[in-house]
Amino acid sequence: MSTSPKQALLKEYALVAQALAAPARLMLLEQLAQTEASVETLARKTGLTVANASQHLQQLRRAGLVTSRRAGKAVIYRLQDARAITLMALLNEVAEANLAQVTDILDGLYGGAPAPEPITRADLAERLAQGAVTLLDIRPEDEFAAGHIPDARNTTLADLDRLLPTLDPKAEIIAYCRGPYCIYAHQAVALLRNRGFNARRMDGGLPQWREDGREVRGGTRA
Amino acid sequence: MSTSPKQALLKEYALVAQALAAPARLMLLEQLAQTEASVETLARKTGLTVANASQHLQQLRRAGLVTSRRAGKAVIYRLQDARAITLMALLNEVAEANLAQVTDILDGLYGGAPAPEPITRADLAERLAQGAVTLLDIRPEDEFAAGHIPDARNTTLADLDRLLPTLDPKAEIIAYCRGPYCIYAHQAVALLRNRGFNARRMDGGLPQWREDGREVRGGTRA
DNA sequence: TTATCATTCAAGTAACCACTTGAATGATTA
DNA sequence: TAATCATTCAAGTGGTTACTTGAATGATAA
Repeated sequence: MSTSPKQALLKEYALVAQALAAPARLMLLEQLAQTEASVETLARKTGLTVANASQHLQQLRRAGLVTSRRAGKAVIYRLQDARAITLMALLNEVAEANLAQVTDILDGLYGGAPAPEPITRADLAERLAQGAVTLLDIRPEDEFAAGHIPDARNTTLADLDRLLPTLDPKAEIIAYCRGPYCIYAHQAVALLRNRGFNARRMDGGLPQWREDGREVRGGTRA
Repeated sequence: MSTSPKQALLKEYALVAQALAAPARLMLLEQLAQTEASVETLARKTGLTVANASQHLQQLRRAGLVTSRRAGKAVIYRLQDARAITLMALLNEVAEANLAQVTDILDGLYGGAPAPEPITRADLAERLAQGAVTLLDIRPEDEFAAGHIPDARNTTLADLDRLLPTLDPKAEIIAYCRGPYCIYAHQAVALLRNRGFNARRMDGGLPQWREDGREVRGGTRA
């Protein structure tokens, strides 16, 4: 060991950052922020091969961000440190604030118009208490089942069209999804606005809502 | 462009994380968190070659974390996004909480004894208001001059021995330095405790103190 | 205008990383 | 005990990254 303690420490801190420095691992973390899951499930949801997902998950474990346990024949991974959610949200903030490419891509989701300002979670909570808002959870059914904001209606993007006739055209519609990296809510809002609805996105996603300490319904999160 | 918007976004977020994923860049950010500086100054302080430092700084700029301006013949780099400081502190927290190697290294600084708990910045501020504490700033003189906590005395590790006779043996001594990656304060506390003083470290460093919105004396930070 | 000098660029090398493929592991369950 | 099967390991490949060296840039200052 010829390295100084300072260098050794920096290398460890860099290791944590490195865990967040690959799109594949960010996808995995985003999934794990919804709910714990087996390697196979995670691989299917992220589109990675099982072996590749396994390797990335091990890297996340080495960085202290996730843990795993065995359940039957499967190995279940889950977030080990809630700060991972905060870190991801911060990365998103920095990127949105400073990288022109990011705003370009986001605007692109709205057909070139600037992305509308999201509603803060605090404001949404207040509106919900008043019953003055329609809330849509734009995630796959299983993630909704694993936990969602009370009073949210679940729909996927593909099914959203079918839902439109049942929506009150006067009420404001708020959409949310997996978190700051997820574009489902953006796409849903774009579609709804095209159809003349008054729609906005919630800032962050379910993991951030949970992280705030707000009420979550359904699912289990031991 | 054959990539989906989702993938493109993830790549951008990963770019920000990647900026934090190399020890050399963490050193540069730590320096920049003290005060803006020229490429040459940063290279000297971090021990990198000028060309190498320049390349790393450009990478940090691409990630939106720093900006630069020209001043005379020199190019001055500075933090662009204060969230960089938060990100670094979070990386440190995650690493300390989850990586055994990190606690090992930190304990090593105290000769194997577990590292003493630091005092929170809020507690320190209270103590300072009561005048019930001696505060040491363990950083090079120029960084002290660029900004420090009011009532702090500046000393380097090498000069600390000479300072000992002037310290009140009954007062509690608090040491701080550049931030969570800096080991000067650890080393100072270890030395002081060895000499029988009642010494602790402040949690975080000057950048975190400043980030709290607390008073900083000296220097200029436009 | 010209000389100076901090910074940046460009090219090269060694080390590292992501992903694939196919085999090995090892706990479960029949 | 033996068969099953999700996960992990190991080896290989292409692409990327960190760092070095030496030259080019371009704004300043004489």
